[in-house]
Amino acid sequence: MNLDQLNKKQREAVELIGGPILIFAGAGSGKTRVLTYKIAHLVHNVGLPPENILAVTFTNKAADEMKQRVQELLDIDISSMSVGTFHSISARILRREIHMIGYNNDFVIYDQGDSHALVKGVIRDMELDEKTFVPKSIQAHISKYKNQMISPEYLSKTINGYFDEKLSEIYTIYQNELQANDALDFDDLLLKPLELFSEFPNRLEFYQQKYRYVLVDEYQDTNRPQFELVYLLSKVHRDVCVVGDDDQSIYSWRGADINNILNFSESFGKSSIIKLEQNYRSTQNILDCAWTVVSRNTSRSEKKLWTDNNQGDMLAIIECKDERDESWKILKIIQEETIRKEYSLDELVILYRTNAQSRALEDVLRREGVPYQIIGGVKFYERKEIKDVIAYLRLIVNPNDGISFDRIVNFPARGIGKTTLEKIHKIAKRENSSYLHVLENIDELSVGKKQKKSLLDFRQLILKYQQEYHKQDAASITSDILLDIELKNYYTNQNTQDAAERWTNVEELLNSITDFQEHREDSTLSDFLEEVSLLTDIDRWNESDKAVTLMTIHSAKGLEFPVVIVAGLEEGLFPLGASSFEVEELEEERRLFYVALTRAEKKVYLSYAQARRRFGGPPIPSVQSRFIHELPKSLVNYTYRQLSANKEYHYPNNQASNKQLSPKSPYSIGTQVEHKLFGRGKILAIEGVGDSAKFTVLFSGNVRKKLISKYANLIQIK
DNA sequence: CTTAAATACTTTTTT
DNA sequence: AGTATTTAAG
Repeated sequence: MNLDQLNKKQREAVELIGGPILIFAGAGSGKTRVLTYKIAHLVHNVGLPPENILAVTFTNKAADEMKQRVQELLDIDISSMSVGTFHSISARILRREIHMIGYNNDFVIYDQGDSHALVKGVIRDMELDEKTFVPKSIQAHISKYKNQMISPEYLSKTINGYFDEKLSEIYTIYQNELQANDALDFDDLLLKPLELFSEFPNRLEFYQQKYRYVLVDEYQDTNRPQFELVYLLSKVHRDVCVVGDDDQSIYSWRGADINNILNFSESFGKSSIIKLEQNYRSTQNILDCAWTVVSRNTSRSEKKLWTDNNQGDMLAIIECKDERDESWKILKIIQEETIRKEYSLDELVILYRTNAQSRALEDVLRREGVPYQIIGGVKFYERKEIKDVIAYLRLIVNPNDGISFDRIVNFPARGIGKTTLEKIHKIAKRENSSYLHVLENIDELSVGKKQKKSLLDFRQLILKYQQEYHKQDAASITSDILLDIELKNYYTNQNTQDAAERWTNVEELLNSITDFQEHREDSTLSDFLEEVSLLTDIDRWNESDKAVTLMTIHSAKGLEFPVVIVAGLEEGLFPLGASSFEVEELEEERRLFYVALTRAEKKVYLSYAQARRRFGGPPIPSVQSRFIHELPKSLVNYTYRQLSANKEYHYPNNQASNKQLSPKSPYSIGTQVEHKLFGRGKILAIEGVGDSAKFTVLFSGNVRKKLISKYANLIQIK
């Protein structure tokens, strides 16, 4: 295999085998390349079978890409190799093994929302004051304990005062409920394998032998359970290679411990350390700026990236009046970079600290017809209508899933209200059975005649599919259910734009199920449900779409773009809130800024507003972020575009520029179209691009509809 | 029990 | 401003 494409250090990192290896890989130093070559080297030159390699990445998308790149380097099939996130690898292990520790192998995965609902239910059952025991905050506490591997039993021994006592009680019950529901939350996904390994050492041995070589990417962002997993799996053979950069550690709020990387040698014993410090991504200026800022941090291992790339442009600072003005100026930059200069839309990214910032930007981009893609915020699979349908599927696969039961027992409305539901809960608790099971002895339930019938029908419906779902494929089951519950009618009868959109989303879900089936042979309904729970927005991101990307800096980790625009560089927003007061938190914000800058290959724009609205209130004056002041003055252009804000506000709705920006689409704002159902209309707005683009169309009779390009089948009228 | 209207709450960041 | 949750009316 040809290793000529690597520099000396990279090559060393690839060829070094034996014993623990820590690779400090600075931003843009080619760590993905090193990892892929190392895996290929292990298979091709060392002769290690692919099924004996475990590679852990930060996102599913990164996993897919890595697997694909390795495959391109080799001529043998590597599909048996385990590549994935900690969560997906763990889920895969547990699907086979979790019955050993008292769960059903068909367990469901509860996302944040589900687990929130469960916590809330527990607090209600205990009749605690929801002002003192705020479900969200309790949930955060529990998650934190889990990340620190503090069990309910252990916590109950260390309590101190009323709040702690109740908190510990909630935690205990929450955990019991999860088990009763055959459900795991995200944290459990990491903890349960550890539990399994400690109770059944032979299972650990099995995986230690299976995963002969362990590689971990983004190691600086691993938490305690993740560390334990890596440690246990590689304890015997000690063939483990981790890659990371302490300067890019940005997940401590999720329990990630920067000491995992800083103390690697102490934990894993005698190990080799390699530093990759040549950057291939950014210009000298960007690198110098990034380094100047991050080197203010005290807790970091000293290193400095260098590059052969040229000096490049200075960083540009954009001063704006408020967030609206900011959006217009950013739009202006986008148009300059795409129309006059050499960049295409997909080479630009707008980064921000909080998802909420996307709204103002989105408004302007949509109005001006600039194709864009937003990553994050309300995710597709977290939409109400999607979760509702998925709850049906979940309950069919796992009848013990109480959260899903509660969600759909009265959706669409069947006449089952709060009181009826409470009765079911009570009996389930008394008999220690699932909600669905309670319906078997319906006579014990003192409910009205109408309720009784609905409940029996509901039970019958779920039962029917429980028997069916092994025989049929996921897509046809789903569409059958939709017919059975008459969901389409439910939405169309509402006759609102909102409901119509919800139905299109449901159709899109059906589509993605079909997609999933086609891509994965022999996949079951439960496989799909697992995929859905672990999928993130970034995994759905199509980077080749000709559109500007908008996302948080956290989501941008590991990505690169020729032009990066960072919005909202104001004290209190970035660095966010009170982070400015605690040294450790401020340092994490600074690392986040470092990550933002080092995403850029050629150009960086930094914008801030002099006033910003929060929660739709009045604009509140704000000041430039300290991070701007921390940049070296000589490398920054402060005077860039000091245009009067007023002029920028009245940006003409220029159709010529729309055309240029999205040459592929025959549709632009103002296009006359015809729809087979709604008749003639005119496009008012376009969101997104390609098949998934959404058109807002004004039809005759002042009827406004929001349609997805793929399904709308609009005909252009000349 | 259902629907509509009123009110409360949201903004860290995500697997 | 937008969404979720609670309350009041039917």
